[in-house]
Amino acid sequence: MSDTDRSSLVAPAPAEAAAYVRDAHERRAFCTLLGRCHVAYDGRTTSHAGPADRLVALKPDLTLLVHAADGPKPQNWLAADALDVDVEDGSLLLTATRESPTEELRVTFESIEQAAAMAADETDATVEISGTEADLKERVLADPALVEPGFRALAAERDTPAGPVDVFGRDSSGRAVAVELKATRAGPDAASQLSRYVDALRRDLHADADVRGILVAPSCTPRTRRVLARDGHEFVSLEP
Amino acid sequence: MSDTDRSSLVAPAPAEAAAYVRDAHERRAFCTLLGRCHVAYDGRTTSHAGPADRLVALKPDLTLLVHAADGPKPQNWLAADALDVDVEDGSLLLTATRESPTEELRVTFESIEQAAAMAADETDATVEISGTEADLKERVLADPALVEPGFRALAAERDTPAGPVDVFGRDSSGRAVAVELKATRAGPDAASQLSRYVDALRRDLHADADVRGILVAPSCTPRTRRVLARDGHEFVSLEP
DNA sequence: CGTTAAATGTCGTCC
DNA sequence: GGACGACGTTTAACG
Repeated sequence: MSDTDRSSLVAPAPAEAAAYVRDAHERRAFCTLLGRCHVAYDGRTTSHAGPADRLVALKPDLTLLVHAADGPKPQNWLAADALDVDVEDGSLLLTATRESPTEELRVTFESIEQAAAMAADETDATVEISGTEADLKERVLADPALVEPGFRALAAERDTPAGPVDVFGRDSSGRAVAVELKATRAGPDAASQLSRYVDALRRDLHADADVRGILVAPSCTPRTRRVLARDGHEFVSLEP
Repeated sequence: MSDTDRSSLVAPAPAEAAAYVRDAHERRAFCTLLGRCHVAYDGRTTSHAGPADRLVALKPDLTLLVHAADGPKPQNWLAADALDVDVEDGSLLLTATRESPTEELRVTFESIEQAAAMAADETDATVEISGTEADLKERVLADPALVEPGFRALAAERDTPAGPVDVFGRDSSGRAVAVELKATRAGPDAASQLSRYVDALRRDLHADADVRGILVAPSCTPRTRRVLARDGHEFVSLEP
């Protein structure tokens, strides 16, 4: 890596910044720009944001992110498959594009305070996560009595015409049970999902088969309770 | 702003970087760090990611973002309400914390290639977006015949015990109609939502009132079609 | 502060 | 490549 590569730029001229970003792009490096810019997006929706100080980040995979001062979400972003770096009317202009869906993100800088870049290594640093719905499923399969005494888990991801049921089993009296799992507080969608699965199982297992539905989650909202009650299903509180 | 404030750092020592980040934090500036680090999160779940080259960004509102080389989403993030900047065992350590919910994000740098910062102005640069569900609603209210000839829109966001119906109206023969809008391709949840509203309206308007349900979206998935058919509802294709 | 529904959601997985 | 459901979803609107 040359000395130039290792340097960042302070208050660069647009042409200098353009060369820097192009170089970063070619090296598949991270690149950050801090400065005043305005932003236009056109694709799934259309948006425009006026001039303000922002953080613009270009990632090795051509993801372009535009962050304003507030909030964890970027104001605009694009997982692009092409990037143009130009100087227009004396301003640095980044144009990121993507096909399928057709999208375009344009960032125009009025001024640039800082530019930095770093070539990324090839290390695959996957994130290990625990405490998810998959963990809750493992818990239930390992100890089905957590759902209710006498419950036997017979299958995970059991297929139905309405989609896979998280856990399928039978209660102590032999009745079929569909279990829908949520790792976080459950909303009405979870209850609707459970109803679809139970209906499908009733048809699948044979006419008027007796199928119970149980929603398992740390908690659920009141409206979810009402949907469950309306459809004759139950709720069991369980942490992942 | 002093000369030091305007400078970025190239390959700084941990203590130097720590002072730089603390200063940025105090000035409520954007700050970016490019370097090799590992990351640990504990809160809603627990996660850990081993050493790799990453982009770490600190925003004026104390949002901490950790980006790996791929993908538009940060690998880890935290909308923090406190940040500690320390040097431990010769490494820069950022510890962002939040209460309610209790969360912690720790970033430990093995090496730092670049650090940059920029104080943010106070400009409130809101993003103007069009092509959303709100736009689709305006379209339907302005020209209800887009839903079907003779349709009259009587209310937007009409309240029901199951929540507000996007558009409520009557068809050419006077039958009540609930319209559920989606700006993008609709999935099964949209059909379930519609069913809940129609059921609530039937009870609300009087026993066995005749209420039609129409899902309006650019398109919908096959399973969504089946849910609509099962519940006797309809689909109308319309762009926002 | 809790609940609810939208989102340029994004991401993995399976077909 | 589409469909489907999870996600540390985040965010805005409303009571």
